[in-house]
Amino acid sequence: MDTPDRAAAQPPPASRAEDSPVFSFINNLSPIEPLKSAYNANSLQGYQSINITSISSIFTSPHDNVHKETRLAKSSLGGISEGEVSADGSKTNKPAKSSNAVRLFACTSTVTQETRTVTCSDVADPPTGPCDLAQPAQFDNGSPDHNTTPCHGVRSDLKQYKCRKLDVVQTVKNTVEKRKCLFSTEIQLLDGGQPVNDSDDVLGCEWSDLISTTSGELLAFESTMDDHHRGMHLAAKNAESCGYLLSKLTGDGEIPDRAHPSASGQVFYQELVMGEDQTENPQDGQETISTEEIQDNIYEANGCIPLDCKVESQQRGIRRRCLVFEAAGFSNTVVQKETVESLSVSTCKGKSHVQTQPRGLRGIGLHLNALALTPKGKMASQDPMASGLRPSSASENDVRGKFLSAGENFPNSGGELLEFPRDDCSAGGFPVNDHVSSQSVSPQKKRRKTDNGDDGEACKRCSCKKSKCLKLYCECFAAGVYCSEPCSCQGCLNKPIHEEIVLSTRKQIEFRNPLAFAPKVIRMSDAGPETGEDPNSTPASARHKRGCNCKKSSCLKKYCECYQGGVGCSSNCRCESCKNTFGRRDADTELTEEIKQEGEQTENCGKEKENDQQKANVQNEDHPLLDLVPITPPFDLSSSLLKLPNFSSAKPPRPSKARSGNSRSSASKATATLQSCKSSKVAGSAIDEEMPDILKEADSPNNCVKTTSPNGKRVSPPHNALSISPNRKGGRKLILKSIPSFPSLMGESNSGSAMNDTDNTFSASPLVLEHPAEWGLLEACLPIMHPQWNATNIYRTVTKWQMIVEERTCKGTNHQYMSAEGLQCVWRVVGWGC
DNA sequence: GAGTTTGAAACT
DNA sequence: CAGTTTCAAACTC
Repeated sequence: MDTPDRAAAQPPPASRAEDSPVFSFINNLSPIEPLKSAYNANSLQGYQSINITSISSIFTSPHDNVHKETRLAKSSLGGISEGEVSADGSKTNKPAKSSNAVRLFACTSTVTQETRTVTCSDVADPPTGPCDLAQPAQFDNGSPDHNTTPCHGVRSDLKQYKCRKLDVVQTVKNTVEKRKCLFSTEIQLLDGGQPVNDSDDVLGCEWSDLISTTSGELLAFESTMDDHHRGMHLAAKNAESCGYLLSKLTGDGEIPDRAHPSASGQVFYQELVMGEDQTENPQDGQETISTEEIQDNIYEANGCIPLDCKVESQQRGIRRRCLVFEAAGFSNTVVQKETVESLSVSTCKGKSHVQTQPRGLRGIGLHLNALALTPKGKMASQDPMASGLRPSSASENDVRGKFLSAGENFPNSGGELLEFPRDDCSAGGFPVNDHVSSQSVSPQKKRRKTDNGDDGEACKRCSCKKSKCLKLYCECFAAGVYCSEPCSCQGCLNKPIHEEIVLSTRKQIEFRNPLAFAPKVIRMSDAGPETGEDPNSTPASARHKRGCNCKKSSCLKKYCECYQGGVGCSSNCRCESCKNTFGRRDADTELTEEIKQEGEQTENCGKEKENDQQKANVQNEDHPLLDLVPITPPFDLSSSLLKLPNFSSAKPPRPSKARSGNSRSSASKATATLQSCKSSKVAGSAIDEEMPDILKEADSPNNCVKTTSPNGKRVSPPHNALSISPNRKGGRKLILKSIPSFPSLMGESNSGSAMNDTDNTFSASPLVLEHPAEWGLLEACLPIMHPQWNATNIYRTVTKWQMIVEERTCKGTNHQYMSAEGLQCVWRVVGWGC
């Protein structure tokens, strides 16, 4: 069962969490480092090279997915459910570690924060363990504190963070502890041992142990699967199973409110699965029906359904629709199952494990390019993270408002919360509609609904006629979802039946433009006060990543992507007569120019004036996403341990428009250094394109890239494996470090070959996160080790996971991002502090 | 609901 | 890579 790849059998560990490799890693983690990858930009083959998370595995045929899911369900989920069902609470029947592993996994990613105050000590009895029980219940209630974190624990309340690091830190600690608790609980379960933990013990729990155990379990679990699919399974488990498993784990008996026997849910689930197997087509009536039912239930039960439930259901819907999910092995079945059960439960009782699920999902935060976000109500305000404001629309207030409010506390919400607003439905997360409500409605009507905001849940679907829904013109395709009934498209190939075509096309598009499927707008957090932005305007950190090119709409209509996304225009925009109510570009122009000039002049990145920095900061915040370029190439586990050379960033290269060609050279190198030179806004805007150059630059640390004027129309694919950090801040050097492979977590020395850096203060050994769930740990640890850092968003693109880390500095908020393809993660500094 | 406008995406 | 065309959403009537 053990995976050779990973040292499942790692040494356990240190007695204290702080001693664990994770902590060590994090502690040493420097804001960045790229990995080099063997990724060959030129060919799609590069993708193919991905091991664990190889695309192939990710994008499996529907059949495969179904099969996998089925297997998963049977093996792990099914086992769990059975155990629960049969045992009324006694989990003694619980099978296999696999199931446990799954749970661990889920737990790992699912941990919530404040809401769970339960102590592990209570967990003596796994079956009835208080911890388990506690979670669901707490989640449900949506207590004010209900800051649940998404599964991954992604993130935390930015505001808190912003306002009070200490608080945040504590929160995080709590989270960590909770996680520990979960881990320990799980471990015990696995071992069959008595739960040892008490709250105190929890603290004493070693991360290493937890991690290793978890890993081991996971591995074991995985072993049952094809290696090829492990990664995705894990992901699937994490995301989809998280809630479900967790709930199961908690046990039916545990939650009195659960009128719905898990058994029924299970049955239902199984039925669904069966159906899925048969139909395979997500759009099939079965699914639709179930979805509808769910929705109906939700609405009907509306009164008694906790806020969270709604939100969750929405999210689930979103997930379901996401191709990535499906590709990733999240089959509709799974989702549906989850959804169904959750919903059913929720319907009956407001409280339930249901809530747990969503969190997990949230944490994973698949990103859909939501296109639907309407400015109404000023989306900017919608950014929970940033402003905490709610959408103005009434309908949305109902759902979204809650969602958002809840989201504020969700750490990871970053990703999803941020993105959800954009999509009314598909991306947005008001999934339900997808298959349901919209059926009878014409696309236009649907669209109208969305627009009106009356129907927050309205689904907006495409009406493509010539593109076959295989181009970015197609909103569905762009959002990473299959077209469905609500769509009025013609000749549509964006359907599960044509999965291969779809995936292939997506690959091509992504190859051409790595950010094609990335969120168009990211709202990191509000930087307002610090940056001095108008509080009413879009946070600088939330801007359209590429910028619009509006001429006649004055950026006041949805034609404008910025406006549509509820964000202000930035220097990246080339719009004319910008009147974007969320923030005008004109205001930035001057600053931008200055910065640009400075950036050009600056060769010495290390030196900076405060002014420059401030400017840079502003700029950085403006385009956080620009930095989100998938850089990391897929790695093999075996190859995952790259030795990272030191980076020093003597000179920060300025990003220039990238041309894809050169980047390859760097691919061979394991590490790269980035430096940041002052970047002009232009540079920032061009980041996407610049990436290749940057990557190129990466090879030569000392080179500063000169930024060219941004055209910014198209983004060149990163041919390099390396990620680069654009320099947004003048002066400071940016160093990219590859994150070490997980083995280090297992007890290997973190010596991190990589980091000998002179410049760096870091010397973290590479940390490889094999699964997003592990990111939860990272997320949890980050704030503790680096209180100034916050993981704000985790989402998955077609080919990789990305996590955005926010760093608070006295001067503002900087954003870093980590991307991972499979095993490798890269930190990248996207912003600078003072 | 049909037709127009718009700007991103795609193409050359 | 700049310019042009295509496309579908957004918008208007």
